[in-house]
Amino acid sequence: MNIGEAAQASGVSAKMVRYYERIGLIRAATRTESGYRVYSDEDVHTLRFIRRSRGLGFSIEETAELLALWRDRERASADVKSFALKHVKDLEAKIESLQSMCRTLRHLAGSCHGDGRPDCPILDDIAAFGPGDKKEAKRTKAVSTCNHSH
Amino acid sequence: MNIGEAAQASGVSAKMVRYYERIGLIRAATRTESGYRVYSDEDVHTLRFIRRSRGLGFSIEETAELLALWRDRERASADVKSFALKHVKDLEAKIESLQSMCRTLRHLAGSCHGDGRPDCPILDDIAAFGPGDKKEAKRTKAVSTCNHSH
DNA sequence: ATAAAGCTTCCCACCGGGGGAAGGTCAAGC
DNA sequence: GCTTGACCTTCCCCCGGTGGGAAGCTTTAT
Repeated sequence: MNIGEAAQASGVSAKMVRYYERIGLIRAATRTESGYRVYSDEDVHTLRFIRRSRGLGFSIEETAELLALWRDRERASADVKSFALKHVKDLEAKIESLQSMCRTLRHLAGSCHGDGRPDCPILDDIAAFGPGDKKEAKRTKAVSTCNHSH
Repeated sequence: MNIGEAAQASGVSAKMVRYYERIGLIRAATRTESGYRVYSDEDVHTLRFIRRSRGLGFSIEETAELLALWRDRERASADVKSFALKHVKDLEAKIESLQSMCRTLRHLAGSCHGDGRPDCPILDDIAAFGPGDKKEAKRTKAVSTCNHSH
């Protein structure tokens, strides 16, 4: 099977298959005499594994670890489980971060008239000195330093 | 004010300030005779605006649009509001995508013993034939359907 | 005067890819 | 046979954002 077929069968683009080979995520494919890469069903299976892993949000490096676990018939399922749960925690952290942005924006949008007038609490807030700005003190200092002779 | 001070005052690294100038997000700073960039309080304010916008998940391009809206005293607040709400929708889509991954992984982890035995439904699922396989594409739809149906 | 800190530009790296050029190979149709 | 088009190869550049660092100049402090 050529790379195009393997790509279609696995759902991974040919470009990415070459990339995965180049970075060592998959082993170098055997070649025909003319240099074409040749793939087996097992290779396709691996590519599909990678695609699924990526689809679950695992990084390439994490995917490599998952692949190693997958190939290791001696691994303890506890290892896999803890690996998965660690990733769940990472995902939850990202989700919470995005939700925080979302909450803020929804709140701001809620307090914006949304009419033809230019008055806008959204921009006012973004432009405001936030209370979470640790640099506030230093800023004020820098400002006064800058305003006067420096 | 030099770039280092402006960076500290705005919370944007000096590196990023130069980058923002280079890509045209901020206008080129005036220079001293020796070539040092010089920033005013207004510049710092702009940098802080950018930092806040980025912190709310707006891309640099979106941030440029927000900056334009901010500077346009004639804009309608409705424009800002719809812009913000569009971004909220983008964020929600990302959140939903991550939550889908999370649900799947939690479900898989829940069905994994997590003991010393190698048997692991997590890896089994990732290795399963899913969508992307064209030949034998009628296997465990049950598992992924379970993820989907929540 | 000298050393340190800060500034400048320039290049490289990261992740996960996409686009495309230049050139070789294969299979089908005439 | 020969042409054509699809496919393959390597190679390089691009993206978003950010960090690191080298080489060299300027400013400041001692």
